[in-house]
Amino acid sequence: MRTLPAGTLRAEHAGQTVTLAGWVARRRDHGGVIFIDLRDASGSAQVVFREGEMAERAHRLRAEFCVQIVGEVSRRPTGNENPELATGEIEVTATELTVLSEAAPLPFPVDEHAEVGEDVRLKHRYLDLRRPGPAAAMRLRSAVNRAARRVLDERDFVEVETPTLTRSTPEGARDFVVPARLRPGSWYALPQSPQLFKQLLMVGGLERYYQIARCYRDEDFRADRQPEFTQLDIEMSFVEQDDVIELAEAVLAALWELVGHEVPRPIRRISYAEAMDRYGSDKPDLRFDIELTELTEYFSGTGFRVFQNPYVGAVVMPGGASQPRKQLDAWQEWAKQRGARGLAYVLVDEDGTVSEKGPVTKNLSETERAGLPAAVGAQPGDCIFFAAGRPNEARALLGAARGEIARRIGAIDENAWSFVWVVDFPLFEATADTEDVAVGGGSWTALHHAFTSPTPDWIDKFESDPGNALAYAYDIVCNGNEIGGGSIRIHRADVQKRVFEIMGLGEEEAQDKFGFLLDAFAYGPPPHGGIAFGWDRIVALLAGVDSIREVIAFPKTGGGFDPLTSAPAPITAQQRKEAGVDAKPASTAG
RNA sequence: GGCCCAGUGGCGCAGUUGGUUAGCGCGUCGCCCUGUCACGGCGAAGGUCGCGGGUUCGAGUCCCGUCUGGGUCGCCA
Repeated sequence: MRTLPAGTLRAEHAGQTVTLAGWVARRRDHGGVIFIDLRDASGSAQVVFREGEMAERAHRLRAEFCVQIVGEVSRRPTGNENPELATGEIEVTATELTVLSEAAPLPFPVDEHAEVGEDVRLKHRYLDLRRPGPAAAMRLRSAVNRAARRVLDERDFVEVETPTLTRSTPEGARDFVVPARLRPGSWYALPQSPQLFKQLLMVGGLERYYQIARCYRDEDFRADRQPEFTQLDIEMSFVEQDDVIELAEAVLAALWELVGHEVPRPIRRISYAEAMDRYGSDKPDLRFDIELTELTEYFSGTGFRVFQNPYVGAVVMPGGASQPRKQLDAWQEWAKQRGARGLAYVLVDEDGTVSEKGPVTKNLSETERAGLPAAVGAQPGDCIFFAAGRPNEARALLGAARGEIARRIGAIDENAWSFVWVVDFPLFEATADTEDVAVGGGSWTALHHAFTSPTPDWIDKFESDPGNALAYAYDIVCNGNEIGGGSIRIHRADVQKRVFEIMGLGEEEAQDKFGFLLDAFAYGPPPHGGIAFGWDRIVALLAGVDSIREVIAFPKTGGGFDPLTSAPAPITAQQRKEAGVDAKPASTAG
């Protein structure tokens, strides 16, 4: 239907007769001469219709008509070249025009310059995808998939598809469920991740597995979330943490190469404890070097009640002392929005001493005031923010403040890429830490998941100090986004049993929840571990867009609604009956 | 689930302390135009101001409720 793509035409094609096919991107009608920008996937080229019947027919063309034209490529008349366009040196003078299909008036302009609301774009996503930005995002995603597959293929990985109709297992999130017509009252669940299956594949001896896997979680949606999303899921046998990390770095390097960035390898690593301590986050953004200072010791003898807490910390806002009162009040609101009582602060005067201004200063002793700027590394004109309370919460607040400070003072280089591995996560989390009310006995829960192995140091003694035991787990963080995470799994039945015990999970209960996996592990499971990458977020980062919706072909809105198909939608009474949605289960389980 | 913001011709937006005829740009339709490239000129059509209630002589504007979308915290690996 065409001899070559319109966007590839160059001066060297001058003199050739070509057939082009594509869409009418723009029409400039001068009466006797009509210009059409013919767009196809490769780009666009200017087609000229002159006089007579050709001009007459071109006059009736409208935006987004699908057309085929035959014409001769020629250099544009001197002075009429357009250096802004790749095809700006040439034009095609049409001798034949076929309208392949007409287009109704558009719901929004298919134009890279037009600002269009997201709802309209998604409702007519097929038109949106004709625009250069969205089209490029789809192509980038394809290239990202291809690059990852190439790396994994070179290393003898096996791409395996795992079920999307499976059994509900107690992972973290709520399951999407699907009624089973042939077993009324029983339901499939859509997998939250292929976690259990990939471990079974290791028992199955595949040794190296990967999958670009769709995952489903029925949670409330946020900017970064879709009810269905994609992971690059990887699992390997006979490996340790360093092996998985090395492979993951090879994958990441191949991906960022697509945008011309060389990922420095090895990527630096910091421990979870250090990340929380210095940055107040388990996914620190290291594009800027603001750090937290712990002041618990410094204020150990303080008379200021607010600072009489298990943890006191501070973060410095360079130049923050010149913020107007209104701005400082806004920080309080900001902190309250995050569930904190507020954000204490003091200002450092130009002479380097702590200012009288602000509600905190008067509560500090002379000694406390005098040593403070040096203790937190504050310069004249800076603002020092404090948080006090339980370590996790206070650090999280300071960590969030750290990010907000960086944004406000413009400390973030938007073109920078900062990768870091966060390692040595705690194996368990005290349930008392997450709840307001402490619960008795067996009050530990897995931070990652129940099959994460303790590190070699802890594997024989984690019971002795569950709160400090370390997990053989790792997260990869890019610019403050957790873009992947994984762990070395437990493959020894005795270790698994001991972990369940600490979590207060009895044998019967464990069998009930994870029976099929534990059964499999009775037959010589290999040591194994893996990682899963948040594919949507990675592609969004590479594409330079804020929302993962931009890199998903047909995304859903916040309410889990698809504006294009209007799913979810009611079903007929007949469908409902057949599906067995209303069947009463014979016995109520779990 | 909490909080914040938005909803006005097809699209993007404006609309003052409540005041009579709801504007602007783009697009659409018609006519004109032989060198434009986000062409230009003239003219025209097109609006239940998200929805429901209330206050008022009078509501796009104020109040209450509700729906939808976006953001954020909770939740979520």
